[in-house]
Amino acid sequence: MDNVDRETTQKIMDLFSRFRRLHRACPIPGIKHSEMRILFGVKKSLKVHGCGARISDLSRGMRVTSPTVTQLVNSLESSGLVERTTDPQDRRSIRVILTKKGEETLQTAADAFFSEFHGLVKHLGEEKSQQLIELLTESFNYLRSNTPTKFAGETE
Amino acid sequence: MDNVDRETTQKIMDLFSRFRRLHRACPIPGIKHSEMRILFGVKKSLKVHGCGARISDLSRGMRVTSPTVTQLVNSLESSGLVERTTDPQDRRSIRVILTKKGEETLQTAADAFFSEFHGLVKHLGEEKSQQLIELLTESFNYLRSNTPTKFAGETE
DNA sequence: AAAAATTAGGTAGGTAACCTACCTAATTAT
DNA sequence: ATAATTAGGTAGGTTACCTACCTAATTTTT
Repeated sequence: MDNVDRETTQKIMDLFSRFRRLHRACPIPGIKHSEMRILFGVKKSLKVHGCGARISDLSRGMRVTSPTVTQLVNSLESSGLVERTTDPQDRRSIRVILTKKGEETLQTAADAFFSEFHGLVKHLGEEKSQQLIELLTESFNYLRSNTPTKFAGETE
Repeated sequence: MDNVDRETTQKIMDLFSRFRRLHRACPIPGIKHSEMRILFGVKKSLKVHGCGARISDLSRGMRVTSPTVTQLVNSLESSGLVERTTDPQDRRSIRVILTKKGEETLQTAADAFFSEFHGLVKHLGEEKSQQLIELLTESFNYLRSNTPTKFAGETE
């Protein structure tokens, strides 16, 4: 391993480590980032399948375990942002839907989120943004398949 | 905002979200990732300044608060990986140094860590690795300066 | 030199975002 | 009918942080 290699590796390690800790944003006061992800998931289900999301759907989509989803849905439910409805087809399942307040909150947060990242895309420009997408995807795939690193909820 | 833009932004958001959750590796059983970072910091201080690291040095270097460092150093101390020594120049300060066991543990973990990322660098190749470094750095700088997002321990 | 301010580190207790182990109710397969 | 599977929930734990507040040592100000 030559020195250029060593330095490059060191820099990549450093950047990954910093990016890992880049979050902790609260797009909207009173709502957590992980809850936002649930809201996004429910909305997507509503849009794509025309019905609420099951706990297991959200679990798969977010790559977290179902107890984690249960807790987040509980929290969103007590904030009045989502509702649990029963699935007439399968009484074991529940369908999580957005309340009116949930819809509104999601809209606001999505806009804020989006504009932040859209700012980045504009800043980098189309070409660099595409490059970044490709490089991150490639890195992600490599790390997923070639290291003993445990990935969050890697079950598929 | 056109559709290409929208799609690009969506992808970047997604990738960032996934990368944020890409960690949770325990390089060495019995030692946590955050503790490893302390070990790295102490080693660096020993190498660069020839003396142990102060709590405040580690806090600045890791971009976390000093109580966080205190706890991690406590944990490492009770595992026998580091030791607190008093600074004769300033009796308020302590100097954290590595024990023999700490040196060994660090070496093993550093190798494991390094080879994981070195694998990525080899996989991507020198050119793409450099590109990734540049793009991540640029993105990081942008996000740091242009969003209300709270960054971990951003105090400098 | 005495009082005030600052700095280094520590303690107590909290939070977000996860997890595992285990449980019940409903459905499906044998 | 019984067994297995699936959906969701409960209880309790972990990691990686944080804020508020405290004491002891050092500096600065008067």
